[in-house]
Amino acid sequence: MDEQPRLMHSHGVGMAGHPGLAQHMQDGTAGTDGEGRKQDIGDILQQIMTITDQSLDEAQARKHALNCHRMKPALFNVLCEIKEKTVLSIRGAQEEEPPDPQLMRLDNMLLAEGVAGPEKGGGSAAAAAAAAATGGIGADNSAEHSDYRAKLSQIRQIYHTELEKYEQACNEFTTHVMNLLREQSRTRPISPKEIERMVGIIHRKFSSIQMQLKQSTCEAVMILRSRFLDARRKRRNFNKQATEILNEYFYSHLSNPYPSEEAKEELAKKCAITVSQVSNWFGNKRIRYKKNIGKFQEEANMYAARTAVNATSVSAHGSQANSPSTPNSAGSAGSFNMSNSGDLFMSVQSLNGDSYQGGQVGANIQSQVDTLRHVISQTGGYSDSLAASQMYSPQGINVRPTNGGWQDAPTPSSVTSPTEGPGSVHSDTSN
DNA sequence: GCGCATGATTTGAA
DNA sequence: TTCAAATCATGCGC
Repeated sequence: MDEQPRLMHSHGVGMAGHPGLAQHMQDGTAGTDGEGRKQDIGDILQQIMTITDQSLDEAQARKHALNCHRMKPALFNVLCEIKEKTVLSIRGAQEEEPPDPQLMRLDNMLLAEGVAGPEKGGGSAAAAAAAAATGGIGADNSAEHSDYRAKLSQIRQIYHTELEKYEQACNEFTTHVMNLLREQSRTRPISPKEIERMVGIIHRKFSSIQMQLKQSTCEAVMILRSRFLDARRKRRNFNKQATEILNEYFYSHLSNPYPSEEAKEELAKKCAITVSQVSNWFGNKRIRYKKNIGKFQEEANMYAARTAVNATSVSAHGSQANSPSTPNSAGSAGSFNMSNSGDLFMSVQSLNGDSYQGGQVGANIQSQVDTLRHVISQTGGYSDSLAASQMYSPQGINVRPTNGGWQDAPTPSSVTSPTEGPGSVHSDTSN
């Protein structure tokens, strides 16, 4: 403690280095010698250094005495200048920190996911992107999209609420610290720049908390997204109507169950599924039918009978076997019913023992044979000999040589290729 | 829980 | 790109 006065000199913090102090001392100590001034400063410093050893009352009294000391303002200014210089030189380099790359990544991701940034359209773009990444977007996916959006919006809301809380807390804390420092700056040397630095430190601390918030938000989005994608991957059975529509098409085009793109689209629309789901369905159906025809025989007969009945009723109304209930097969339904009629008739009789129905179907089918022959001769799609000779053939003809595997399989109900009517959308012959 | 049905995915060929 | 074939994974009835 005895060195304090020497310290001031040795650091060159004398009156010459500090005009304020010099001025003050010149003004306030006119007529006193240098020794007296030194003694004053030494006393003050001594009191400051020992203030922590005193009781509260003593310290308060001492503090008051110090505050009222004639040398106090001068000493205060000197200490402020010293502190400012020291702290600036130490912290100067730290203040020009580059932006945290991790924080930037998090910000970018939150922006891309629609959590941060403008709310308009946020999330739907991400949902669409996620959907696009996994294939087509079907009608049944819209519910999942809205679900995804809802959950994303929830995350967004939580994120913004927490962010606001953090900002509010940060502001409150900053204000509090600033007030405290300003208050304390009356009794100890705290420069405005030091307060600024303190504010910066507080902001950095809160930024790190914000980064944690951003990180957990990102994680939540990633989990949601993975769940969303998993949910899309999840298998869900098609509804009964969709399956019936697909089966109807399949069995009415059994000789060549390869729907064209247009047919797939139409089927997809009718079944409220995606085109790729239609493709999947037909792929699975073909392979499974082929593998186990016996198992599917009954189903095949049922659908063929149904189609035949539909076509019959249509033909009874004077239509040219252009059933609207049969997907994508203007003309093909009628022709296919005809082509399958032999097997169909026998199967229905043998399986159900329903002679009335069977007979009815058989009779109707027979009537269609003539109608169809007429249609065939008019369209010229198939030769008479083909239509006549193979109409009841159990083996049928291979109309899809490029996919020869299909007709090679024992397809008891597939007899012939359906006749393409004008405006037909399926591509049996093109395949 | 088990077995079957079935939609989705992957792989390889054309 | 489309398809067949194999496989995976889930739904569903028992």
